[in-house]
Amino acid sequence: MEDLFFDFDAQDASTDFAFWGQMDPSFPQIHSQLDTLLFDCGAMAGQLSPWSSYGCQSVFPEAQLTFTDLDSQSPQLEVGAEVDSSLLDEPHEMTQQQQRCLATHHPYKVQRHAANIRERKRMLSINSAFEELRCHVPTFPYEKRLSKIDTLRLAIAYIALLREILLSGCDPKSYVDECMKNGYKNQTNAIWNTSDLTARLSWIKWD
DNA sequence: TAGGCCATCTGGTCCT
DNA sequence: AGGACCAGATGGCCTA
Repeated sequence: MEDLFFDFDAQDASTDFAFWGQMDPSFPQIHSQLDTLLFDCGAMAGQLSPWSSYGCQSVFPEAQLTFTDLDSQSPQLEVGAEVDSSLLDEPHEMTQQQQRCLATHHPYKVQRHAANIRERKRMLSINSAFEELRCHVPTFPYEKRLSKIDTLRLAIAYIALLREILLSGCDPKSYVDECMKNGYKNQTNAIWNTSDLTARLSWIKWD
């Protein structure tokens, strides 16, 4: 029974089989950029970007604005409307006049902006989950980064195939070989047809 | 240049 | 009431 299991995570670095989380050289940079963008409030001391919480100069160098600059910027913005609510927790970062302006004149906008930040954080957590999922679905070494929808569809097909292998009781490698030769019997997913999947699995060095 | 993908903003709805 | 979740709108970036 034990030999029914094949652990993709156990593939060593020498394998041609690759997972995106392991092969995408830009991922750590992107991730750290996002971290910086969302959480490095210290970088915004006295300055605000049009996207408020985006205080990272390296990403939006042109977007560094003073508080009062916001008044004359994007038509969507009114003064104080895009101020990171976290700043309200740090009175030393803003003048009392600025705080009053926020709290008194635009309570809705402050609330709305706080909601925007929460939403961005929520989307970030979803995206990090997608990155994690990308690490666990089979991809070709030369394949470009999977989109979210493709990641989901491939994961579904992958799970279905693994389930079939388990239920079949066959040796995983021979099962995949059989699928390559004769096509996968359970074509449950028309979009990620599982011959794509088995082709990916065939990249695994089994021995 | 069109289409795909993505991040962000936004308002609505649901839940605690 | 406030936060989480969701879906629509929008605009930017990239690629064929």
